[in-house]
Amino acid sequence: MSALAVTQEDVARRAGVARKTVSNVISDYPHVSDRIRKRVLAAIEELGYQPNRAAQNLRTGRSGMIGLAVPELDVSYFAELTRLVVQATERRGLTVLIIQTFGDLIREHASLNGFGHQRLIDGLICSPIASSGDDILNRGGGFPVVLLGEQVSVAPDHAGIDHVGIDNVAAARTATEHLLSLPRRRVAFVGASRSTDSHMADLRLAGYRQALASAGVPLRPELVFSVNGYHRRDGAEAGRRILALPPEERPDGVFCANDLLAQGLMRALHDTGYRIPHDVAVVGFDDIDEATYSIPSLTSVSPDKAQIAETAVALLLDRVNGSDEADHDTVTDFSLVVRESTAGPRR
Amino acid sequence: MSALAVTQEDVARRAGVARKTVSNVISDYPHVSDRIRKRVLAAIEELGYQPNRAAQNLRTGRSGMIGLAVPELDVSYFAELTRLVVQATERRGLTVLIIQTFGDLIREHASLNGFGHQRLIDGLICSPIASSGDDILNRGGGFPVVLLGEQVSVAPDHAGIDHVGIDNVAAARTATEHLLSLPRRRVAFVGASRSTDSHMADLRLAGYRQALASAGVPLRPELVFSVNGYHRRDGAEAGRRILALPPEERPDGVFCANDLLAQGLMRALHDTGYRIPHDVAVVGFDDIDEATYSIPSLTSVSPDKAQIAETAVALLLDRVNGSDEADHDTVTDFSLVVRESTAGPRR
DNA sequence: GCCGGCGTTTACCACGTGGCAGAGAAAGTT
DNA sequence: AACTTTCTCTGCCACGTGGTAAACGCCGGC
Repeated sequence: MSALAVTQEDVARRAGVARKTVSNVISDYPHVSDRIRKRVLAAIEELGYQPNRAAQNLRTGRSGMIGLAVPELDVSYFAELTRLVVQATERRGLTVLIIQTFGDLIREHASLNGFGHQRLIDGLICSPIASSGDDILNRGGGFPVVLLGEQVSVAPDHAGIDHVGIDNVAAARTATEHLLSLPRRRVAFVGASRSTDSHMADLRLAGYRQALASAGVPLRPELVFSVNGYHRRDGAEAGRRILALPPEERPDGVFCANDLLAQGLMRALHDTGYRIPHDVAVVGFDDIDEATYSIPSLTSVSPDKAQIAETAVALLLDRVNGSDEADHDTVTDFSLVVRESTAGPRR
Repeated sequence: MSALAVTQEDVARRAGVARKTVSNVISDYPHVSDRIRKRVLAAIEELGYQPNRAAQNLRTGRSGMIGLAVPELDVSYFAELTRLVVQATERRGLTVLIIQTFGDLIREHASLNGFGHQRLIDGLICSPIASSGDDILNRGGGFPVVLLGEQVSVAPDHAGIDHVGIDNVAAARTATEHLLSLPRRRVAFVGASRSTDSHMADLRLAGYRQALASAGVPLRPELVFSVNGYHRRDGAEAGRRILALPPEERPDGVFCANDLLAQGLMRALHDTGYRIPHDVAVVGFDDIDEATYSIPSLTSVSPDKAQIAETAVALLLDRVNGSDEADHDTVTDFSLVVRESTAGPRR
């Protein structure tokens, strides 16, 4: 390790110049003669010099890293999004520090505060679950934040926060309307939040309600299923609750708040011999890779993840660089991808 | 941001002591009076002081971060493993920098070299794909490395590299033997490496061969399918190649090198009306969460991921702290989880 | 009452870098 | 030829921290 601790000082000695001249060459200071520049660059090459990021960070106050706080990486949607954010960030020469919050308020708070003001990151892209709008505004990090996903209701006069995401209400309405158009009449919603603080779930439930209302279908509270979480097991559990209903009260269509719930639900229904889509049509949300390959393949709302990632990174870096101080609330595109789980009429 | 740049200096002023005394309190220097310690801790609390990691890093040469280099986060196995590694590391008070290599040699090399000797990380847990043993040994980072997954053949006299993983050959043999015991006789292997440099694929193929040999079943080269990658789409493509065979030559059992291949394969076979396991029994590898919930659920080799993560972190930190200099090659446990995809005899 | 020893607190330095401005040389101007 | 301007290069400083060792004060012992 010591063998490779090449500093600007070493380079300077090798090139026969002052240490500061090496620094000047590196930072593209304009007034450096070509002769010296070449000599320094040659020495850098020969010694394999690489800047010490800790020193740069200490001197400049910038870490060259941005944080990405997501609930869980083993939820495919976040894994796919993370990949895209990392790629977008690396294209711009920065590093991403990935933080898993596990939906835990304390961890979210810690990341919003930049890990206790340790200035590990220059900015944060955050997919909040537990944090309220107030938590986010009262953050102490002092760095720019871009929120992903559901719109958190923040007062407009609080600067420093951008938002990127799709219109969850419209997307959920589209999904539900699709089920109604098959046609299905007993359309359930799986994924209301049992802990009552998931804004995402509220928005998707609102879209579901709007679609029912527009179609003149009465909302049946017994067809709105709450969940403890948004994993396959929670979907399976909801499926078992559906099966506990008297047969004539069971839904013939289900809109799930995300794809994992839908997968678990389909699995539970399948166990009892239910056929999808013949007995129950299912729509998911997120369009993870698995939705294409599952049996049956899953109709799903597909947010434009690449657009989300690209926009979030661009907005954040604009702020980090101070080139844009305005607050942005960017609504990204989505589409409904129709697959086997809603193909065909009720048998 | 400037509002929260609380330094030891600020704390010292507040507590009416020297800056160094604050440092001593923080680093638990024994000879500090209780009176002063309390005063300093109170000041730290009041001002919300948090150490500046850049400065610590610069001074100590330690970043407090370890790297975790995985091919892709949106491959569930790595996402699940990443989660466990992060949790094991955080329990020990360190931070994980997650690096996606995308199986790219250059990126792997960069991470092995600590991002150009920038000393961003104190150690690395690496799941290599493209790198050969030589690449790993010739790394310039100068920090400890723990390799995950397949055993890379490194000369034993090269210190500084630990290895953690299951016995891939034995695991593959177990999986194949299970298929043979159903009984199935035309057992295929899907996942030989087309690029010929995946050591993991070689090992799993070797286990497959051993099982066939032990059972006295001749190896049929036309039943060994190569893939370009290890995603669902590659499994689906292999499935289409299987279906291109004359019906009597098609396998009645398939061992896939990982679960994603198996999912893609099952999907492709399902498209043509094949029943799993009645027509073809399928075994995967990794036991990702999805294997439990897919239709049919997937029999899979289940490496003890928690054990892998825990062991890897423990070994790495032992080296980082200099408390253990010996080379370790830890073989972790695995089991075969039997599910629907191999339940029952050929119809 | 002076001294040695121990417990406690402090001063100084270095880690490697970028901002700032000065020093020296070359070129242009009067 | 002397002066100003421009271009190159350099030295000094600070970022916030931890290691080293010195300074300080208190106590007990002779």
